[in-house]
This record gives sequence, C-alpha cells and structure tokens, in this order.
Amino acid sequence: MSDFAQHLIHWQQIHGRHHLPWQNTHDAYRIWLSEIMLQQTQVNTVIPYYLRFLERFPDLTRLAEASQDEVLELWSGLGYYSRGRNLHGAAQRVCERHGGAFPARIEDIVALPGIGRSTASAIAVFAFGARSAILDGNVKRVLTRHFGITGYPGEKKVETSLWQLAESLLPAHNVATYTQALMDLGATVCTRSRTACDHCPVSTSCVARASNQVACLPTPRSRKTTPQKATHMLILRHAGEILLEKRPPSGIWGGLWSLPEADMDTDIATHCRTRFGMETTAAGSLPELKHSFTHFRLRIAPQLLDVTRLLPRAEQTGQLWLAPRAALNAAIPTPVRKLLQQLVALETPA
DNA sequence: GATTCGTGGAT
DNA sequence: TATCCAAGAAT
Repeated sequence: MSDFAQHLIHWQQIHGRHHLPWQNTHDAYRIWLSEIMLQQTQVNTVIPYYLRFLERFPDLTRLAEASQDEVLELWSGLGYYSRGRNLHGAAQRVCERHGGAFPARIEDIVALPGIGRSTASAIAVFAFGARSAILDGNVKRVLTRHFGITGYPGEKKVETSLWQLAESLLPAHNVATYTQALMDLGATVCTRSRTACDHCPVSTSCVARASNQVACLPTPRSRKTTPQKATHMLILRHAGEILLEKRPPSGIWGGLWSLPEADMDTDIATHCRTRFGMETTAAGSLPELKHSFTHFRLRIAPQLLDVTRLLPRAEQTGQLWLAPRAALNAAIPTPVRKLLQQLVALETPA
C-alpha cells in the first residue's frame, strides 16, 4: 500500500468524521440518498433535508410509491431539482428491475439516473465494500495539490489523468476508510482557502506545499460575467388564495410550483386577461428580490393583484390555488418561498 | 467540450 | 457587495 493511502487511513481513524447522519450504516438507500443530496451541496446544508426526507421516505419502496410532487416538496429549497426527480425515477426503476433491492454492481448503479461515475463508486464503496475510486471536488483538490497537477480539473485531459491517479492510489483494503479520509481531508484540512497544512497527514510529501502552490491549486476555471435577468412575479389573489403554476419538467425549477411570471415590459392587466382570462386590479407590490444562480442573476419584481373576475375555476392541470400559508408546504423554489413568507406576514398582523 | 442545472456559505 | 464554488450529472 502506498504511504499516501496508509497515512490517510490512519489519520481518518483519529481525526476523521464518524458521526454524520449517513455514516455507520451499510443501508444502500441511505448512502445513495446522502450522495445525491451532497452533490454540489455542503454537509451542513444537507443534514436537515436528509433527516426530513428519511422520516417521510424511510426506505426505497416508500420513495418509489410516492408521487414526484411529494418528493419535490421535501427537496424544495435544496436546489438542483433534477436530483430529486432522478432519485425518484431511479427508485421506481430499482423496484421494477431489481425487485426493490439496490444493485451492488457498479455497472448497474451507474446506469441509474442521476448517478455518475464518482457517485456510483462512493455508493459501492460505502454500502457494498467495493474497491473503486471516487473523484469529487474534495478529491480533485487534494490530488492536484499533493501531486502538483496544474490545469483546470474540469478539462478532459486533466480529469482523465486525475481518474487514473485516483485509481492507482487505491489501497488493497480499508477502501471505505480511505475514501472517507479523502473526503474528510478535503472538507476539514485541505480546504479551498485557509488550509490547515499543519494538520495534514501527508504534508511532507505534498508538492504544492513544497513549491508554495497551495493557494493557486486546483487551477480555477475561467469565468465569464454572469448575465442579469429580470421578471415580474404575479401574486394573483382570489378568495383568500393565490395561483401557482407547475413549471415544465426540465429547465430551471423543473417540476416545481411557482408564481406566474410576466416580462418587465408587458402590461400586467392585459397579460392576465389574455393568459388567464381574468380581470384584475393592481394591489401594490412587494419589495424587489435579488436571486442569484450559478450562471445568471435574477431580479424579481413581485406584483400584488386582486382578481375581480375569473372564468369558472376549472382546476386546469398545471394550476393550483392555495392559501399562502398552505403554499409554503408545496414544492416551491426558494425565492417564491421568500415572497410567500412576506405575504403571510403581511396578512397576519402581529 | 461547453452549458445547464440552485442555494448558501466563505472570503 | 462581488466572486467563488461545494460529496456532479445530464445534455
């Protein structure tokens, strides 16, 4: 076994994390769920979502039996909602094709929607004791620094060599401990900034440490300026309820319930008449909301509207009338949640 | 290979 | 305030 793996395994046993909610189990469902929630999401953000989700869907079968809407309700606010949709779809496929037992072979795991090479390895390692390499953000950071690998890790050439390196470093035994060590080292010692090299078990062999490159590795990606967008969000009030619309299955906030939107330059009353067949009167506005995504920024101008005349409220699919308080329990994106919370506070004086 | 997909924390 | 990016995958 390489010194690298040996030192990490030893360090993990003493200084690693051992009490995260998804540890100390071999339940593939629980491990799978954690790996999906943890994609591009930090541990402290995940924990409350993870516990709530398991309480509602304690096993894979219960998840498969649920509706997508129920699943997204518990994913609401966590982001990257395709993860929730894919998780649900994968649970149903496991029930159909694997008799409800989560597959143990990596080829079968990686074939499930929402599971790529790294996530499949992590599940196989922690749930089934496989000997397989992961390559997530933590591992990329640790490896590029320790072995002095330059170039943006998202670049194909760099990523290929990192995968090869990750495979070559795998110990013969204790792969789960080693894998957890890589994650823990990246999360607590070999962090993006303010690194704790003094506490690193492999600092003496670290290339970046020796050549004073810790701060500039991994090589950052080149960034463009993020575009700005703006939209009205319409709070259409009728009989104490507001209108929510289901968003298309793909795209931003796919499958979630959101407020109707209107371009900033359109006449809102006309828009409501042609789009919904309703007469409205303007009832003011709520403060503008700024919401930033990874790839663009959105300014939201919320408009309050009282509906004075409405076509027979045939509950069209994709439309939902709810009291603001009830809407907070629906599968809504974060800015809509913020608006509704303001609305509830507005309508219930202290 | 380049984009698209959320949100919150750290700096 | 602005920027980066975290237990990535799908298109």
